[in-house]
Amino acid sequence: MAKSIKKAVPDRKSQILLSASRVFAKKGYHEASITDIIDHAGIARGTFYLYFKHKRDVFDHLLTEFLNQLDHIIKPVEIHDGAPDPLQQLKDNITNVLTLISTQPEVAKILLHLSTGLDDRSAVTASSFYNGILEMIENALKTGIELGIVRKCNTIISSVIILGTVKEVAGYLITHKNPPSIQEISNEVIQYGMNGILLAK
Amino acid sequence: MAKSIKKAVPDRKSQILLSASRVFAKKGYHEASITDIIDHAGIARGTFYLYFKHKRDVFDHLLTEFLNQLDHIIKPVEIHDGAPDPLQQLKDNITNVLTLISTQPEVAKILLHLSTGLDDRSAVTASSFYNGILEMIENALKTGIELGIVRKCNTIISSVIILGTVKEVAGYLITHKNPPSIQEISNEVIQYGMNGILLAK
Amino acid sequence: MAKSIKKAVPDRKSQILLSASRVFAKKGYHEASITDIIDHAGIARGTFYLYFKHKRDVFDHLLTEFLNQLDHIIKPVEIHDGAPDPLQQLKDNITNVLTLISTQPEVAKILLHLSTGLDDRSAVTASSFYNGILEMIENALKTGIELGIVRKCNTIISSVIILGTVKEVAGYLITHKNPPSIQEISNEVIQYGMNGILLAK
Amino acid sequence: MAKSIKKAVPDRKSQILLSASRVFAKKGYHEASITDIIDHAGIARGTFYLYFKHKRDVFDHLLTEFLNQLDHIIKPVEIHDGAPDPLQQLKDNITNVLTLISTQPEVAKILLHLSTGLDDRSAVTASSFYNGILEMIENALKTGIELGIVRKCNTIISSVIILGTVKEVAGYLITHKNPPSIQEISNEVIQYGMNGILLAK
DNA sequence: GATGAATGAGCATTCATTCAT
DNA sequence: TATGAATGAATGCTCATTCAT
Repeated sequence: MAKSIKKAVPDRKSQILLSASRVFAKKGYHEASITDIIDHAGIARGTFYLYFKHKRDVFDHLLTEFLNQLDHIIKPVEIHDGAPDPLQQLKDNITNVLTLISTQPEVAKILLHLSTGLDDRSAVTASSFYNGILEMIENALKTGIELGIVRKCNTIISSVIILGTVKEVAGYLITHKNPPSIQEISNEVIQYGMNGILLAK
Repeated sequence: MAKSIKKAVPDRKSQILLSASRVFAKKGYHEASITDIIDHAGIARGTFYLYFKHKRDVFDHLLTEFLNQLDHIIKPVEIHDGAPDPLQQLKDNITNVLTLISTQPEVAKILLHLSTGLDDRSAVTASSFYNGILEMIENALKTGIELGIVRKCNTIISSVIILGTVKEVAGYLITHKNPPSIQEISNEVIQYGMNGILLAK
Repeated sequence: MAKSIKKAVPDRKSQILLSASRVFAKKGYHEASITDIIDHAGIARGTFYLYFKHKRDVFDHLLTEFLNQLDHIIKPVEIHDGAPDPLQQLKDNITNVLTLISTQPEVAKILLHLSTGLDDRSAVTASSFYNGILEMIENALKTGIELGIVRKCNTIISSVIILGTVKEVAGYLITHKNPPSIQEISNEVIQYGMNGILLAK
Repeated sequence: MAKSIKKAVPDRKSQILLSASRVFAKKGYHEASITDIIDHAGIARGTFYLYFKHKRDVFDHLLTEFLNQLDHIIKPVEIHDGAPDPLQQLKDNITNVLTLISTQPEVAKILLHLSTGLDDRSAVTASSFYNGILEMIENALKTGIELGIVRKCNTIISSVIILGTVKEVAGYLITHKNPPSIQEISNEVIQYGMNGILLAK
């Protein structure tokens, strides 16, 4: 079983990406300097540029990689015969997303901090990602309404509410020392989605 | 009644603050340069530093001013005898917040884009504001539960959900060209809070 | 009569241009650093960029300004009735060019060092200048042949010879400590043009 | 008789020199990067430094090698009894130089582009070469004057003129697509040297 | 107060050179 | 020999901040 272990990080590129995610998560894109990143990675200045063309390049790498993972993990709710309980599918999505996020809190932080609506290339990337999610949610809601499992509602606003719910809950999960368990959080989100919180008049 | 209106903007300081809010909202804090701000305000470089010590200074000004307004507008739900319907108080809060936000979309954008969790003075300011809000919501939930008007729930997570709901909905309101009316949005948020969206058993 | 004199240099821009010409003449474009220039000018780094957009910018400024001066000083030989002796016109041109060059030896050096034929913006600028000169000379030669005052010859090659003659003589003038007088040089060039140097068999 | 030809290029060192000459001729010394050269040569980065100490090293190699060739090819005009016609010797020199130049246009370009007068080691090398040539020409002129085959003239300036003539004509030869033949050029240069071009008295 | 020329610390990026394999 | 990943000094340029007028 040889001289394997060596480092937790497999190669230089990953090493830089890891360091960059830490630094970006701590200081934000603009306040993070190349010096910060290479110091954290313990490499020379030139080495950084051996693997990435620009500062922006690492950032985009980090972002798109994470967005791709999210994309793969989020499954549109299926309703055909024999499909699992839609509620469970929903809950699975939430759990999976929160799990992925808690695995890579730094990159998640970067994504959540991205200012949608700014004149900024990365912001646009994130924005279009969120729009895609919104669309997916809205479609699910529409289908749900047709099938009678979702109450009639303004599907746009409701999608926004759901997105906000998950984003904030995710942010809470990664910025707090001892957050509730992902199970607990998912349950609560689902509960909220099923019953709201108000016990009605 | 004095020398009256003169300008839409009362004084230099406000003039700069206004310009800064526009510029920050468009480009974000880091991408916005002093040059951008003074060009927009039509003043000289030195004049800017006559009214603000740093670039950060204007930003903080903008932020705390807005946070104060929000603080004043958000009223803890009162439940004593003769108090208005709690549901209505809740709805009023939401409506008022959204209205304030839509009145000052630029500063609102700045606040919403603030990256909670960064090593950043303004971020900390915003963070503590949000924490205050969270606390307020949590207390309301607890009281509500005692009074039997709120379903038993994890009050922390639920507070986070509610905060996320309002933040995302606010973000949607100020970044879209033809958003739904504030009434409509508030209603939907309340509906969601009362019934959730899922009809499931 | 007042605090006039102050500096030999009228304004900042000229001051920078002067320093730049010295530095470029000494080290060449690439070896000259912004630091060299601002040190020579005794100004701060930022000040340089207040007056010029790029390093290249100063260089181009220097070059085109000088080329313009040359352009104005070189007069096509006129042959109509009542025009001065063509030979004298020719001599005047040479004298004027050499005089201008000796007045601004640094910029002249820059121009003469420019590598015509390189993939380089400034080189192209200089190249097209020289081509213009070549054309002018060739036209003069053709007219001269028609009028019988120039011996039949390959006008292209002869133009190149004349250009080379003046360039080399100019280079000699500015790189030597105690060069012959401009008068002497011009005379010799004219003599060479009239009789060559060989006394033929 | 051995393993013979193999490649057009005999060994690694020549291979690098060839590539370097191409690259330097196209981009100039400073704009040419080691990367350009090794890419062109199809070798690894480290290999380059196996054969040359510095970037400058290749350049100097190229330069001195070419200067040596020129040195060997240019023969001082001999005037002793039984020596060939001096005019023919002169013409042979010019023809030979132009031929050598047209054989190795890249290196020739490099030499011609060298900025005599710069704080630059190669420039100094070239400069001293040109000075040697100038001296040789001047001596020839002096002897010629003594022998009555050269008109009395300022031998320094005339040498400079002759050098400029050949340099410019050489530059023309290698930078133009369809230049006149070397014969034609040589003839014209000689004609110019014998008669000038002006017919006037 | 108001101005805008001047400042210089700070940053991203390049590239010749080295060296372990 | 040959390789190419790694290095880090050097450079051009930006921009928040100052200050003499």
